[in-house]
Amino acid sequence: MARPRKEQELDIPRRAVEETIRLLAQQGDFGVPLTAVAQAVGCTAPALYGHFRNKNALLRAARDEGFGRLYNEKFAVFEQMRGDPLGYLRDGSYAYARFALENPTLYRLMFSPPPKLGVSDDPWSSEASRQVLSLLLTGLRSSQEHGYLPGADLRRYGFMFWSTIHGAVSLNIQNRLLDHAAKWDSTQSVIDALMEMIAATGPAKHPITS
Amino acid sequence: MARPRKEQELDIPRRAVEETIRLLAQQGDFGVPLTAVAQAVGCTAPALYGHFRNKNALLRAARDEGFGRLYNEKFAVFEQMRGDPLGYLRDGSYAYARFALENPTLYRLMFSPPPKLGVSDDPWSSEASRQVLSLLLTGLRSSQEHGYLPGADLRRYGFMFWSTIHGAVSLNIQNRLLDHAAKWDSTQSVIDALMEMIAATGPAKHPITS
DNA sequence: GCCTCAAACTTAATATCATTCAGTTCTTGG
DNA sequence: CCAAGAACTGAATGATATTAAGTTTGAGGC
Repeated sequence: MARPRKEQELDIPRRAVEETIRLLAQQGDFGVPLTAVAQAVGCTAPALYGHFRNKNALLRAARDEGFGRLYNEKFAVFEQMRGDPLGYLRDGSYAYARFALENPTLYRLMFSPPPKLGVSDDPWSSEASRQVLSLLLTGLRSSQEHGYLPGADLRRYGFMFWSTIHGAVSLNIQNRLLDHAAKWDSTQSVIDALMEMIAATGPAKHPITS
Repeated sequence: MARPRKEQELDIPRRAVEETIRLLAQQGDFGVPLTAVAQAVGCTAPALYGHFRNKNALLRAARDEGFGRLYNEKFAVFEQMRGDPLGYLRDGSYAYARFALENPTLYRLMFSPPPKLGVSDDPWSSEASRQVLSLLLTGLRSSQEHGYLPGADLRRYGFMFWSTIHGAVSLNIQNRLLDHAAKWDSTQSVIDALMEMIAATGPAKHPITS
């Protein structure tokens, strides 16, 4: 047997990415053998080379798919929250954190990839993550229009905001001593604290210092 | 030739860790071949197995050494800054960020290690990083005694503080489009913003909102 | 000083992958 | 029905981690 019949066509590119993400999660490590991916897809390892230059290209594709999924989740929240910028910042951050905590290995692939992959990864200019960031910036800009963060440099605040959440999520993912719920609580508490700080800059309701 | 003469003893454990860290930096990747480490040390790959159970154990040792070096740098700042808690928090953070940006691959090994390594990595309870964190907490506690962060839960603030800096450093390390100076500026600006926020909670000098 | 043994290595040997090569079988345009 | 290329497969290659087996050296007992 060599070339498959038309009935049994597999759409290898899509399935390979899908199975790679699944195996990444299952093994908790980037070192997923190509053979394993191929077997999960239902072909042999060399067949993958017809669709991806090499293993790094497959991992890059999985990474891009990860950014796509993250964007979709954040975008869904964004649409639900029109008119409530602070609500969007909060729930969008929750969605981000949930994605990261539920897909820890994929998240690591997205944000701490081995340089070998050859991704450039400027959060401000890269193809994949640009859209995710732009949602955050839109939320911040909208918040500013509602009177929060008066006069703040949004680019700067955006980076800091993202840094805090990314940092919290990364440290929690890393911490094997915590179970899923504890990681979530810890991350959520960071997001809540961040939101309180932003809320405090707005149309005076709460004082910032206790 | 089999066992080396006494004159040419090598202290393989120490040198292996040292060379591993050097090769990690040089290759920018965890995938340093054991053969390369062995060659740099001046022995053969199997010889390393007399001192480390396997490659992961060697990487763990390099990681621990990394935490040791980071602690030393932060501790030096700590001693210079006795009596100036906010100054320590600022310069200690600078030292942390400088370490991370100057040793990006080692930093990634410390904070985003492949789960294969078998490290547990609770920043709050792990052997290696505990001391680094305790310096931060001491700085925060001391700041509180000087009137800053009144009534704040330090454990909580400590985690948030660390998350922000770790996040900023991680994102900047990742960003290949920035040169070293730009990464440093970006990180420093996050640290400065953080310090301003803490300063604003103290013996009223600056208002927090602009 | 000599002998034995464990220590500390070395050189082969093995296993696991990624990647490349050389076919083999469908499909499709003529 | 035929030719050519597409899409795979199975075997071959090469890099590494790890284990096995063999060799030399240093130290303690005599």
